[in-house]
Amino acid sequence: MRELDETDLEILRLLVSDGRRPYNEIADAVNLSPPTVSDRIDRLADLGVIRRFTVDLDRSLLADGVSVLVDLRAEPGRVGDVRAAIEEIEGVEHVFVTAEGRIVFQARLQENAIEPLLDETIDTTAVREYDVSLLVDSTWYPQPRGVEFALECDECGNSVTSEGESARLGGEIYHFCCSSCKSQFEEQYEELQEAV
Amino acid sequence: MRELDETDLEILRLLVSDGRRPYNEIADAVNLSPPTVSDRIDRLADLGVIRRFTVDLDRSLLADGVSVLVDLRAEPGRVGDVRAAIEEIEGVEHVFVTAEGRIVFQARLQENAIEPLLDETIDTTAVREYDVSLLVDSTWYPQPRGVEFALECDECGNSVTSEGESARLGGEIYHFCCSSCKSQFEEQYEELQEAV
DNA sequence: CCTGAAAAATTACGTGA
DNA sequence: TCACGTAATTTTTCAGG
Repeated sequence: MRELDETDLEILRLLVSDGRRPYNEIADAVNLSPPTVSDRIDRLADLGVIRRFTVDLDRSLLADGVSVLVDLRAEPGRVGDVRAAIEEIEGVEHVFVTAEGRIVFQARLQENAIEPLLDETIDTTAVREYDVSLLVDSTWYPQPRGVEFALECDECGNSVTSEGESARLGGEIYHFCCSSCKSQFEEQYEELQEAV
Repeated sequence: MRELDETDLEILRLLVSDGRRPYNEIADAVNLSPPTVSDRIDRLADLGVIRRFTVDLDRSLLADGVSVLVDLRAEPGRVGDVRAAIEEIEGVEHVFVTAEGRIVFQARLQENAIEPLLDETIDTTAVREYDVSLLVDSTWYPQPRGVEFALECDECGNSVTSEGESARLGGEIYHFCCSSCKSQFEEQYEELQEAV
């Protein structure tokens, strides 16, 4: 494995602006061959930097309920629970969790059913207060602009360099600075699984 | 032109979950031939329902500053100005505008430069109050779930049916219920352009 | 990471419902 | 207008170095 370089970021930018851009076009832009571009994209996907290829839809053209922004403050220690409950709600598109335990999410819901739905889905004892606002517009600007790449070893916390390794355990991708951290992590993971 | 049907929505769902899914696979799923799927996707793009093919990135892996959620309340009548200023800020990823003129946006910024940047970029007389929160997590759930299709004529406001027409003016796509609305709109658009 | 060949996917186009 | 089949073209993947 290697750290990401400027070429990877350029590939990401090109894919963000057009996720179906042919590899030979990308290859020309970054002075690589198409197979190499393919390899890099695979690696970016393995690393988890690319979560998925997708389409950006104009949902206002799909009469899909109204778009609302919900702002709520979870009780200390209950943020995870509330967040999980929110994820279960059909129509939720974006969820933001702040460092202070505030959760803001955007969803497309049936207008008359918003409050009952929230009351029903979310444990009210875990939420201090909440506020629902009707949205008139929402836009997404997906251009990545940063340059650096920062990965921390999931075992020891050191930064992951070119000697690092990755592993996929239970659907999640983990990164390690070295093979011993990786094997130690995998061992602990297995023990944990057996205990469950 | 035709209204969207359930097949189109199924195609959209498949593309959302994988934007590079081969058309023959989609074709199998919806019982059409690959060329027909291609035609439908082109039409969805022309209509503006598909804004773009793109990739969903895990930005936390790109050391790209910290992610913040900014919540601000614009002075009445200044929402458009403030919103336009926000769009100019590098690192802004999501912008939400509520019916009451509140603007919430998520951005990835350099930690020490947030307040000065905002003060500098946004006309402070147009903003009543604002609040910046550090984000620990943000997730996007792009599944479209609605069924209906709702388009309003950009000239008269009536709903657009199968007899409708579209036009692309200055990079924007407009929809019309009939050809007379379309030509009237185009006429006005040209006059406006000449005046500028 | 490259080249060159094979495989696969996409698009173009003519035809029919 | 919408969909399809076939063929041509483009894109992606695979081997080997």
